[in-house]
Amino acid sequence: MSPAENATRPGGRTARTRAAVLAAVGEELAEHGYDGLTVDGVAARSGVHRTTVYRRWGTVEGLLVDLLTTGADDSWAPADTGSLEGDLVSLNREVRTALAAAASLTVAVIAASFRMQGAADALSGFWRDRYERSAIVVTRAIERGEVPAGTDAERVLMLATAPLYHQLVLRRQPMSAAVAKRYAEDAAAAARAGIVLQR
Amino acid sequence: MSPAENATRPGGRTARTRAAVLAAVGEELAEHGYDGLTVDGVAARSGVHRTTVYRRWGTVEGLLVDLLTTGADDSWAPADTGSLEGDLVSLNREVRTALAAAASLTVAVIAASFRMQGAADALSGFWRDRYERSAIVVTRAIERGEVPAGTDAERVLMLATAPLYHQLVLRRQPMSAAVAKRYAEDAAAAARAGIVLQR
DNA sequence: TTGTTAATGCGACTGGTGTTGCATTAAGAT
DNA sequence: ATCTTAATGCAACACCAGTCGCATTAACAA
Repeated sequence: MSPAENATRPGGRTARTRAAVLAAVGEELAEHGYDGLTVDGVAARSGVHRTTVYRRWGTVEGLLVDLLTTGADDSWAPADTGSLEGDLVSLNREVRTALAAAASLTVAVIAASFRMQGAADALSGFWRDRYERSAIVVTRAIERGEVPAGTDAERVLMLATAPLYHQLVLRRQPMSAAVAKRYAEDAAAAARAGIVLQR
Repeated sequence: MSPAENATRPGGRTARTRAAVLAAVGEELAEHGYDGLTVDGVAARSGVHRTTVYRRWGTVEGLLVDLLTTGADDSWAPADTGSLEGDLVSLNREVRTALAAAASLTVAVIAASFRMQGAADALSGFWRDRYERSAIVVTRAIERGEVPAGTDAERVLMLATAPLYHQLVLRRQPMSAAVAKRYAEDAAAAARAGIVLQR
């Protein structure tokens, strides 16, 4: 980022309060979970005044959105293991780790997205970016001749990852790493069998 | 149900109140969506006093849970079309219809489940029941020799339906009936190819 | 019909979230 | 060093959601 950013006065104090507040959000989230996350709690822990938090972030959801966009890793890319199956297994391992954590930031933002449009948009953008970047694992598999040309990347990724979201986030049931891996293997096998073709 | 139910005094007034309130919930939900659903709004529309609603249902989530469990169809069973693919396509059509509706009760309960344990439990139970009943479509396919013995019913159902939940509920992106159908076809094809075996 | 009491109606109250006007502090320019 | 003003601190306030005690209504039993 450029040192000027785009804020009107991004100097030391503003940056400090912002850092203190966002850090407090992470700590409160880990300690009390999403349900126990309140603006007052964050303000008290950060040492910043209630009013300041309300003025700059508005709501709990605003805090989460800021944390999500700030924490987004611009350099993220799916692992390149040399095979589609390996890549998908690696991807599912990452997704499972993010979702199965006791106080998952991802799950917290998902919960927030049902209440606040801003959180929904941030999450939607996050996923769009991730799935676009992930499409390369299918492209590489096509180039290697591992799967047929015309294999639908989006559908392959969906078959691999969607069960994790459904079971861990919506159904709230545990899923072992082995089962998560198996969904990745299923998606890879289906792609290799020429089942997941575009039309 | 037996006429006695299990309430202490289930007579005319109680039943009327309950019916009026639950009807109001449905109407408010259709009119204002989940975000605009408030206890006061429901009470005003139903003509029942605020306090009564609070006493009997506690919160908005309690109202939704009651509506969900009341509306649950005990006789539900997956369609028997004669083929695994047909059965899964039919299933996905049902799921998509339930999720894509403008003011979907299912989506409302999902949203509520992130706030209230009772809603989460009700939803969890609802899904467990549905997936257990749905497993028969794989059993039938095995009996017909359409798919190998040892095909994992749960995984087949997950591959077919999870993408719908992920895209429609979490990513909040539209999904055409054609795409929903394709995921059902993918799952059926993968099962036929012997990819989705238990281990 | 009469009596009992669960269920409901009613109003006042509490607690917590979010807002507003003004004073104070400190970042950045000169 | 001094000035300007954005950012923050502070206290008082408004506003809902949710609760509580008590009065009233009506379901069920006798």
